[in-house]
Amino acid sequence: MDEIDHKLLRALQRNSRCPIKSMSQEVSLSSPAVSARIERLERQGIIRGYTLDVDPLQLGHHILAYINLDMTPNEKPKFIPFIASVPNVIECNCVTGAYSMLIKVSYPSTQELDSFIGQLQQFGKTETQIVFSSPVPPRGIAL
Amino acid sequence: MDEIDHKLLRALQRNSRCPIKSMSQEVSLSSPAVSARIERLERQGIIRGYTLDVDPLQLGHHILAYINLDMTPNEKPKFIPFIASVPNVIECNCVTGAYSMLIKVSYPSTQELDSFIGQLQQFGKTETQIVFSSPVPPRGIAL
DNA sequence: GATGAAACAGCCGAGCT
DNA sequence: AGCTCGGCTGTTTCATC
Repeated sequence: MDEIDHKLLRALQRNSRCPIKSMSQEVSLSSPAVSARIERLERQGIIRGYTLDVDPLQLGHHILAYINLDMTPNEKPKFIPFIASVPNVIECNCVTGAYSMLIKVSYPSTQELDSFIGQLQQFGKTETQIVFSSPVPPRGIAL
Repeated sequence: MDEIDHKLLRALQRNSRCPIKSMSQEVSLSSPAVSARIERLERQGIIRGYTLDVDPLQLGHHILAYINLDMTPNEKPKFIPFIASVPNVIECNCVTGAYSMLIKVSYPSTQELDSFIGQLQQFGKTETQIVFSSPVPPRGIAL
């Protein structure tokens, strides 16, 4: 992990479809050298995957929300498979504080969101925060 | 936006470096046809970009946290440029509920996180939730 | 949207430092 | 050992139907 690897990660973070050749001239190396570095980063698990940034609104997902869930620890074995199976769940984190879980979801409308929260309440108390706007839209970690 | 577009989006969401040719045989279309569809999705803004999924831990970012911030509306003009300029901020959302902002950050250690929260407190009261684990790791929206 | 040709990028070898 | 340079294969793109 030297400065060149960092540059390659930054380039791929900006545009993961970026051709190897254009990266190679950015870092003043040959294409095979860059190719080998990227394969190494993939093997090491530093690069976990190449993904897509889509506009949820244009796909009919108008509601983005965070749901806090307070749950007793022995509910967890039932909860985890359930939450992982819901496609609208974007993230689910165990967190410190008054609530045990913080869940990020996206739904077409508040109606579907409400129905999901109804299902969640069998596991514990919930508190929902609906997103109005995102001054800093989701982005990658600092490299 | 027909079923074929959805398949292409799903393929790119799994692996955005996926070659056009392999997608074209998945949807039983020619390469130029797939290429044209993807260009259209980019122009329409449905595809916002191609990005990278990296492992924060392997890059030394051990602490992931959500910070709730309670702020009076007239602080906002000062707050937005500040928050956007902090590279460790992964997301910043205006939300409903007791707190006005929900901020996601990643830091090497709790020390740097604490220092950031110190800066935040000039804008209002904060409440921090540190992430222990992610039963559902961040993923794209359902397509 | 499909086909065929041309340009281009990515991959694998050999030779070099 | 790792990098660079070569040729070869496969992919993307453009013009045409």
